[in-house]
Amino acid sequence: MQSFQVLQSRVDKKEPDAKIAKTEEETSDKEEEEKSAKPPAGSSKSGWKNWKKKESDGEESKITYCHWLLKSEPESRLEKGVDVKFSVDDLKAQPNQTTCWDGVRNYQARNFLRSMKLGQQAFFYHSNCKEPGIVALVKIVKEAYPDHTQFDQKDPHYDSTSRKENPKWSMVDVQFVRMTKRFIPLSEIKAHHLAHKADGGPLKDMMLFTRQRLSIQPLTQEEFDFVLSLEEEKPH
DNA sequence: GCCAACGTTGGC
DNA sequence: GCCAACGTTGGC
Repeated sequence: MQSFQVLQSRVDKKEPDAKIAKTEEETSDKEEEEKSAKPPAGSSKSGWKNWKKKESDGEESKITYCHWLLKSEPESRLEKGVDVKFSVDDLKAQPNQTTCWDGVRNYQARNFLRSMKLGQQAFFYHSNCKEPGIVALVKIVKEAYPDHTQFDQKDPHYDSTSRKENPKWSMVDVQFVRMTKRFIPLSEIKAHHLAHKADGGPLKDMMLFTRQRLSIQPLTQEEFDFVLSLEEEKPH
């Protein structure tokens, strides 16, 4: 693990989340399950509520997602002196085309990471770059375990408040599956999202737009299928 | 490089 | 617990 470490601190894989974060943090120890399954009662402002709401109304807290979107920055950018670039080509160059998805420092994103199951598929998304969009499919090959970079002082995502006995941050391992048949640009997905907001189509609530800054996002089956179907179409 | 969106922090 | 100031994400 250590070995590909530096290479892979992709930028995107980290972001601290807001309210939720705080609430969860405070809840601290045995909340593991709960965090991923449901928001704490008091977490009013940020994502959880909305997230849950739109998914279903009855048992929203039980929703289980099967597909994901993972953001990664394909262009060089220094963070605390470390280049956080990690493109799909970098992924393909890893041993077994597999990497650990370290550096996530946002509670909501972390909770999604923790709910990922072996074999589930995710879109590999290039963010903060010239052409943002989906470039590949990857799959989860190891479920959540402690992110060692939180204990590494030299890592840009070092967290001095996390203890080894009770690590705050988790990561999963993901493996390259295939490139999408064509690059699916954000602009195109967004155009569908806007159209679907008007006509009730499958992308109307897509988190890429409703939770803009979240680096690890779940997709409903309908969202995943629709986006994947775009690879068969002519680019606009 | 700009800046909108939105998360984080800290004073009170 | 509110909110102003600040920091970060990430599209454009």
